[in-house]
Order: sequence, then C-alpha cells, then structure tokens
Amino acid sequence: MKAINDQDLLNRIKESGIRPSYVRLLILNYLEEHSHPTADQIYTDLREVMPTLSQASVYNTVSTFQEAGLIQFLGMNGPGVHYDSNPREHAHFQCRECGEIYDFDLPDFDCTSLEGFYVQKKDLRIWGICPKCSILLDAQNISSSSKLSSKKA
Amino acid sequence: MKAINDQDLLNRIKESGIRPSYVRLLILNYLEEHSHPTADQIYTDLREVMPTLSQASVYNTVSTFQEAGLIQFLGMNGPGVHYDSNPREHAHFQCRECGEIYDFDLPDFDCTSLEGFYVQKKDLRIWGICPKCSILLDAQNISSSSKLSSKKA
DNA sequence: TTATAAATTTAGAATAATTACATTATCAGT
DNA sequence: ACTGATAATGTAATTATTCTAAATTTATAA
Repeated sequence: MKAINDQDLLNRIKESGIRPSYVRLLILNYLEEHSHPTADQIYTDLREVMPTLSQASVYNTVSTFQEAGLIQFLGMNGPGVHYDSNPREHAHFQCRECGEIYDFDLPDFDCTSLEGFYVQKKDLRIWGICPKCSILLDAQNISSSSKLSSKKA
Repeated sequence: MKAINDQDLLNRIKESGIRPSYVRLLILNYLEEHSHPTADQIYTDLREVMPTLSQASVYNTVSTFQEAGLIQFLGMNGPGVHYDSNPREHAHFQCRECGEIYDFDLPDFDCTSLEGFYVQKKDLRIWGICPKCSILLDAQNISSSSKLSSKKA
C-alpha cells in the first residue's frame, strides 16, 4: 500500500475546490486502488486503518467527492450504490457471475431521437459474463456434460 | 382506474410461466400504469387498495416478474431500485430536475472493444433535463436575470 | 502562536431498502 | 377429499442510508 501523504491526491482534492482532510485522502486513495466499491466495502476495509472512521463519514465524503466532480455514483441493477473514481464519461460492464464491474470507452452513437431533452451525461451499461468467468464456466460445462447426458439417458 | 380482473394481464402472467395471484395482478397492473416506480411507491400506493399487502410481497413479486422476463430492474445512480414494465432492451433518460425516467430506443453502436466479454444485455443511461423542466427553468432564469445583475452591480 | 468562525467528523439513533425464512395456500396426482 | 410437492405470502431480521447534535479539525487573520 502506498503512503497516504501522497502529494498528488492532496492536490487533486484541493484543485477540485474542497478542503483536504485525512478521511478524504484515505477514501480517495482507496477508491483509486479498488474497483467500484460500495460504501460498506470502503467502511469495512478502512476501519482497519482508521478505527474511528464512521459510516456517515464515508457517505458524506463520497457525496462531497461527487459534487466536486472527483468521482461518480454508479447504481447497478441490484441494491447498494457503487463509487467510481473515474469521473469522466465512460461505459460499464458488469459480470453476472462474479459481480465485477469493468470500465470501457463509450462508443459513438446517435441521440437525435432525444429531441427536446438536454443531455448532460451518458453511461452505457452492459451485463454479461466476463472473460475470467467465461473460462471457468466453460470448464464446468464440459465436466458436467457427461453427468447431464447420463441423467437424460 | 381499470378493473383488475383484466383477462389480458392474467394471460400475460400465465404465459410467462408463473402462477397468477391477486397480488401479481395488482402489481403488474400498477407497473403498467406508472412510470418506473420504486418498491416503496408500489407498496405505498397499493396499500390503499389492499391494506394487507406487505413490503416483502412487493419485493418477491417484482423479483418473480423479473425472472419470468415480465419486467426489468433499473438501478439509477441514487439508492433504491426502479422497476420497468417493459422487459425489452431499451435506453433510459433520467431528468436531474424532476427525477422522471423516460424510455427511448437504444441507438446502434459498436461493442468490438469488449473482446472476450459475453454480452447479454445493454442499457444506455442518459441524465440531463427533460423538456418539461427545461421550459420551467428557462422561465426562472429569465425572471431572475435582473436580480442577478443588480446583485453584481 | 492563538483566537475565531466555518467546515468536517463522529457515534448513535432514525429511517429506508432488502432479504431470509417460517407459515400458509395451491396444485397435481391419487 | 387426501397427500406430498411446489409456490406465494408475511413477519421479522438484516443491510443500506440519512439525520442529529456534539466534538474536532481546518483556514484565516489578529
């Protein structure tokens, strides 16, 4: 783990127009090192580093970060909100097997059907199976196909 | 409000492979008549019609509907999941002013950057200002522009 | 430094959202 | 009707989020 007195993080916080604090440094650092965590993941993991951290601080901090444009909120189709340390417009793939969320570039598309709507932000969401899980599932299917056929026979 | 003994709804439920029940009829009917409600909206509104309805029944029912392919879940970027009575693949626009969610057609785009990922479902999400709110906001800006200039002067 | 005001953090309570599981109802085959 | 299997429902517990008000930290300026 990197040292938390990272000057770069501190500057990023200041430049975004909010005050730096240890909690903010910790959480921003955590967000950069972890893929799309939920509030609970942040809280549970960072408690080990900073035992006085409260849940409210986590929620306060991520909300502040979002308002400052440092991160974005990501509601997938299940309960709980995920936080994405990349605030730029991009697309997301979520694996239905392992739940992992992957970032990828937003492809070009045409939005002329949205006449009269003022577009501020776009996000393409895709669900499916990620490469890691595809391999695992293929292996399982191959080994279970014999069982299945014997069941049917 | 329509009568709930609607034969069409009943058939739709049966055809999707699940058993019909009064709660399911009520909730499917509600979903068709309301735009992307949350579990709480469904619960609160339908309690007036059926006071014995429980929150769990709402969650159970929408989950069953989703598995049966009758509806889809929609996590926007805040807490709480919305339910969409249209299970076909389409895109969503959410107004940041009034919160309303609008459906629209998914434009064509290219996903070749997702090599190795098995794509099952796509959903384009767009945030911005809807036509209704644009008009309201324009009106406000015009009336407040004089105040603003006097403040600055 | 030290005083000050404003912003941030905290624990804990309150509320909202969701799920687990025991209970009750329904159905298909006798 | 009766029985076992499956499905539907609601109570209670769990998880997720926000609120409150006091304590601490921060930036600024004397």
